[in-house]
Amino acid sequence: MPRAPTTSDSFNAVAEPRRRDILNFLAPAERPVGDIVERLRLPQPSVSKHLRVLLDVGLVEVRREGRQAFYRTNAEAIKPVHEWTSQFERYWRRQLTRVKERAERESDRSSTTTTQRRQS
Amino acid sequence: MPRAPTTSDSFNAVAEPRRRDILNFLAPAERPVGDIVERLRLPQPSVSKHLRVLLDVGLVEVRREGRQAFYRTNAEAIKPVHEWTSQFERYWRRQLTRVKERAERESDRSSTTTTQRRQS
DNA sequence: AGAAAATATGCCGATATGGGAATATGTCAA
DNA sequence: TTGACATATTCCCATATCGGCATATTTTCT
Repeated sequence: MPRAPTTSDSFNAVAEPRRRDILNFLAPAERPVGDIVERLRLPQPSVSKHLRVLLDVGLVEVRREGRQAFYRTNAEAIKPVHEWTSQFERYWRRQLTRVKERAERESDRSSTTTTQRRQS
Repeated sequence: MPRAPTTSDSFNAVAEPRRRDILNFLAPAERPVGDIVERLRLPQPSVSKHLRVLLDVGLVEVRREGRQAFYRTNAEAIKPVHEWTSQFERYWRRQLTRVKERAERESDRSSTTTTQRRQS
């Protein structure tokens, strides 16, 4: 079996850096496709394809008006990813304090050693 | 060009659900491969392959002891994903309050209507 | 009607994937 | 040394990917 389709969930859709760029750009306000093309300097078909993927997983929504399509990011769809990563917050916090403590212990020890050296 | 390799960054590595399961399992404490196999009910080669990917992107670390390999998740490597998603927190918060406000306005209106109906 | 503008879709090729099964590698113990 | 145990690697296959390019679709304007 190949890798899961990019349209299977937010995790897969968001793995592509260009798609993250698009979501960032569309977060503050809706934009027509042309604006994305101009801003990200990507070929228009490429942008349309990425938007299709994002649309399929619900990461963006469209509002069509005349010949333009205004896309906006649906932040809600990013929540699952955020929540999954949040589980690990406590762990990297703990790891950081451990590292910090160790560093402090070591600097204590080395200053003690230095002191001892100075003393001897 | 095909999709970026799963080993290119945490975003890609974490797109695979089994790998997320492994990271969850290994977060509280290090475990030998056999424990993962038993817990997740996956074929051993499959687990080893997933661990290889996770190792390549720094999402896990190993400690070898005899014929066993103890893996633990390196929560730090999940931080980039967490931070990227955090940017959107304000947006889904805003969207939620908007939805809430609209719901309140609508329930106000309907209760008023009801009241009016009762009155008339 | 016909052309231009904005966006979407189709086809191609190169490539990496994850699963399955078999096998390799490394380590301990009798 | 030989065998059992724990883990890693290899090979094969079916499939979805992204990029590039060409083209289709829809809408608006003259």
